[in-house]
Amino acid sequence: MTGPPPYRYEPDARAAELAERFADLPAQGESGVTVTVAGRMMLRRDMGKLAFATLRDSSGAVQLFAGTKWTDDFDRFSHLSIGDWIGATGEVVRTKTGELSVKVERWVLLAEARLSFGDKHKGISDTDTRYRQRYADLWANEESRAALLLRSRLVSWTRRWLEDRGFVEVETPIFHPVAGGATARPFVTHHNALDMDLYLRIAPELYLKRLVVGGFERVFEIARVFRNEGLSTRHNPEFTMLELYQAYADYTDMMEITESLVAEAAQDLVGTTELTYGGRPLSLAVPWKRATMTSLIAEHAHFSVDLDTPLEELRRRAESVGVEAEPSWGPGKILLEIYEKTTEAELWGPVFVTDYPKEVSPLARDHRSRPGYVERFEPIVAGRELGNAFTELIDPDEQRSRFEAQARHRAAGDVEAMAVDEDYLRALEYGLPPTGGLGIGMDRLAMLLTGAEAIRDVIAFPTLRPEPGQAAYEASSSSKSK
RNA sequence: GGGCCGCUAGCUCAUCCGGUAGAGCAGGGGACUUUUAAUCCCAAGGUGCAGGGUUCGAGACCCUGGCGGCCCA
Repeated sequence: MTGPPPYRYEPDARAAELAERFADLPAQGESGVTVTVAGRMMLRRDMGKLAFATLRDSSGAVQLFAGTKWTDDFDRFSHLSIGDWIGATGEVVRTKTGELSVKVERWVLLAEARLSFGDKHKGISDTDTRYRQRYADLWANEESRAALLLRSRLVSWTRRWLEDRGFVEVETPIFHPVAGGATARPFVTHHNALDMDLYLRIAPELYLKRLVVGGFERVFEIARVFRNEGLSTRHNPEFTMLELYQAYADYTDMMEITESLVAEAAQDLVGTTELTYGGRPLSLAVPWKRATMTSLIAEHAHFSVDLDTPLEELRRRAESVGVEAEPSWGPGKILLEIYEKTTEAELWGPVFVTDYPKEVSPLARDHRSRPGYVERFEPIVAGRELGNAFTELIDPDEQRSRFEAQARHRAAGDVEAMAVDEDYLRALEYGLPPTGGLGIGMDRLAMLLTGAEAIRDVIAFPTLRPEPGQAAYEASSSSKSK
């Protein structure tokens, strides 16, 4: 080092722009144009009195071409480490072998890479290291960069798409005094001044519907939600849900929104609705198949059950497919478990699984023609639920009795059951118009579009157990006070 | 929670039947005026996840624990 790095630097070109702008420059051509580029040096080929380096910035890569005759401080340039950030100024040329290059006249070290970015061509492949040291993974592995970039584009694309359709983006609380809107275990935290426990939201649903009561006829939130459950290829305890609500709409409108949003996102972001996922073709083209849960069970489990099936037979059927029905389960819960066990994972192409039992759907409105069922669907893609939607339950009395049924499950030990949310009931008393609501798992959608098989691949910093030696909260706060 | 697999140099991996640890890349030194994972030469680099056991001798075999992956619940 000949001194500290500069406080600011002003590159005037990026790698991808150069490639485009000088596409016609012939081999050994000199453009006469001087540019300044900056980025990380990813490879170096050292030839004695010449040196070539691959400089990568956020747009792509360009070669740097240095030589004793024209490059300042050549000896130090030819000893840069892989991973060092540098800025370089020089003429844009194309070498004898046809590589577009910046012929370095002046250059500056912007930051030193003291740690290695891994094997030059194999990168870092240890999954644990990749997730823990994402900053290194992103440089070492192209797919990591591509996946996070596509996720970013998906989120902003979704925002635009919804705004173009009259939806208003809102932000609702993350701290909930009552965790509701989904069946899941919440994380608990504590507010000292109020001396009360608060829950990190498991869904924004109940607040978004309050906003519909308040007159926001079309709202959405791209909401980070938190569920206190295990980690898996498909689950991260914090993840991102798109939820939207549309007044005067029902669940069939939500199906149309779902299929067109997903198909258009694929078309615009990947360039096609015909994807490959896990080695299997997957067509997201509209329209998507629609089928009731009970008809799908009949198709995949090879027996017919529904809510009229005698409870004893339902239990026998459940047992025959390996579901251990608990005594507290009613027919609706047993039906759902049979569906999840025998059918869900078998559904590949997109399909709207419709008409869920009321017992397991405390926020959805009674089906207009099938007693015991509600107007609800889950879009299933590649054997996984991509979302959840219903014609919203708007009747405050019915909602109260649904909540009370949930509270009974809770009292019986179901830690995922909902609690009674009195303020939400009060909001319904003011009148929620007929409304369709939809939730889509943005992480799962990003997985489909990127082909990622692990949710961690589309989350920049997935939840991990802390490394040994990384100070825990208490340890670090006590060491600060020393 | 259960089953299987893995943990060896900064990274990617070897080490066959138990005999005292190797290579490529990175990093260091050197050669080289058109390279593309440049090439070539030299030197350095290890608490073999941790602890216990078996053995004359353990990275390897056995047990316990930790961490990770995959599958299942």
